[in-house]
Amino acid sequence: MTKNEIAEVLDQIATLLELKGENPFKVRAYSAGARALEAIEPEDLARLVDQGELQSVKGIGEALAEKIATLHRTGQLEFFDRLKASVEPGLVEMLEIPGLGPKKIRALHDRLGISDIAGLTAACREGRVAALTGFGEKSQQKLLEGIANREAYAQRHLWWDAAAEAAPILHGLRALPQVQHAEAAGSLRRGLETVGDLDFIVAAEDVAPVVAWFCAMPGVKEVTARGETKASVRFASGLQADLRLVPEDQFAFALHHFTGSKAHNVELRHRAQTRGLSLSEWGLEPAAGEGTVKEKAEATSARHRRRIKTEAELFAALGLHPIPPELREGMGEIEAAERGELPTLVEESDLRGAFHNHTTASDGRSTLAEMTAAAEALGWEYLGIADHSKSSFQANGLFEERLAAQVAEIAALNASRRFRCHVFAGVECDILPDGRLDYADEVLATLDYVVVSVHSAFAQTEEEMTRRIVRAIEHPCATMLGHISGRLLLRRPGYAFDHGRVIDAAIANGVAIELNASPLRLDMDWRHWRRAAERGLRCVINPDAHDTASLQHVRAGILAARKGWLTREQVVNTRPLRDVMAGLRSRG
DNA sequence: GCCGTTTTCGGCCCGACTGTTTTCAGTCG
Repeated sequence: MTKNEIAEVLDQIATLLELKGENPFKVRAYSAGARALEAIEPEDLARLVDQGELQSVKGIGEALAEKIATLHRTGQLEFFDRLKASVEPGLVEMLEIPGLGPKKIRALHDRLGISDIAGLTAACREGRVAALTGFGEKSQQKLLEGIANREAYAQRHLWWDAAAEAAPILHGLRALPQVQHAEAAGSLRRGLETVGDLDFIVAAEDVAPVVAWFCAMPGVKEVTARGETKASVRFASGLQADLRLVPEDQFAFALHHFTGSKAHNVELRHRAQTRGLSLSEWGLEPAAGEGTVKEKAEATSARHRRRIKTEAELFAALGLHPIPPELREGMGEIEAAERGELPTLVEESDLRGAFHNHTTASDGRSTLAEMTAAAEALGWEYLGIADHSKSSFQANGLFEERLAAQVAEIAALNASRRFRCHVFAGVECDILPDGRLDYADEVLATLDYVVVSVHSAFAQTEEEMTRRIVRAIEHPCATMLGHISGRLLLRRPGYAFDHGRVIDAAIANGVAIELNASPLRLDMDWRHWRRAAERGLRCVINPDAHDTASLQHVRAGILAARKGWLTREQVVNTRPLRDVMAGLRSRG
């Protein structure tokens, strides 16, 4: 096992011990051990294990050293397996309900025999939870709300997760000899932040083998429909996937139709109608007129079908420039396509770096060198490190001395020329509840840039929160605003604040706003970007990476930026290193 | 379970908020 896989096991052990009511300091020791493990260089792990020197790492003692060594060598740990078997899985799931922690879950389990969410729901409905000491009417109500939200949210999936499930399916479909074309459609293709189900459009001559393959994919839990033109399956994750089979000459129409959005399709059909045409998932045909010359209509239809092989040709037949899937939300894209005013959208290959990334110095899971190597492997010219500031205790935020040490470490790394990728020294500085920043000005002045973010006091009024963020933006050291709303997709809405006033302040002060590309955030929301950028707001697409793998989250950020009509010019981190170096200091 | 110019036992990172209490426990970031 790799060090981060082992760290994951240690974290799971901590969660399970917590649920069992173990000594909280023992629990913390496992979590701390996981963090300590992540902070070492991967090549050092093998050496430390082989030479029996794991205990030289602070936070790893005799017991953890043995477990880590076992996991590293065998990938197995009997202690972990036994522990896992001894805790009902429903209890772990209950941790996802807001307001429920290990203590309360234990109380519910020990005193009411509740071992999963279904049992909890029943107990709440019967009023048994409110009767428990430590709980009350209000808690009971909140639990029911939390469960209901969870169920409502569970019907959708993060784009990132859906994309990960879709990729091998699409790959598999395309590899089938019967398949002429295959494409994923729906909100996944439009790059929406959450996805309801997966849609695959396939053109094939011989459909039976395709359907058979689709229904027999690994991970399929249930086949809910199986026919000649359509099949539906459900995976263990709850995600549903639909397969639609069409003849090759209908492929472009079906792909467009099932990509949507509904609003876009309605508008486009309307446009077709005004031109005497009828657009559907089957084709583009002359509108059914007064029963005149049916043959002529059919001939025209056949001609259209022959001619239209791609979506671009479909748009052209309606007098439009091609509209990228991300823009098809019925938000003015058809008018823009008519006038030839669609933007040239930013692309993943335009990115040359990113600024909001963490390391093991705070709550990241990869070291500075690992992160830099990963950025370089992505072809980036620069990587910004912005670990948490001191007020984020929970995230191991950096006090001034540790921040200074990190600045020095980054300077040394750059000077060593070990990587071509340049590292910028920044910080993700907490915006304190009154809008002050978490470090003194002279500390902030030692950095290349400062990301300012809200991590506390989410319950402030809209006015308080707006004033707080604006004050932070007006600070002369602020370079960019992190995850503007604090939302977590499918988990919790953002805090209340006035987007307009914050955007105005950012423009006025030359501060960029982040498009946090974490698939769980995608914040600021794409719906705000078009107008804000037109007014001069600059965007930074930041992965908020806590390990090397999540640097790739910029992919989700690029999609969100494209949905926000952003061009390369409007995104700061498409600029080359030289420009960025000059720009960071002068705010722009 | 880890750690030690508090050193082999007895501590172990903070502070706000909420809902439960009648002085605090649990959760969250």
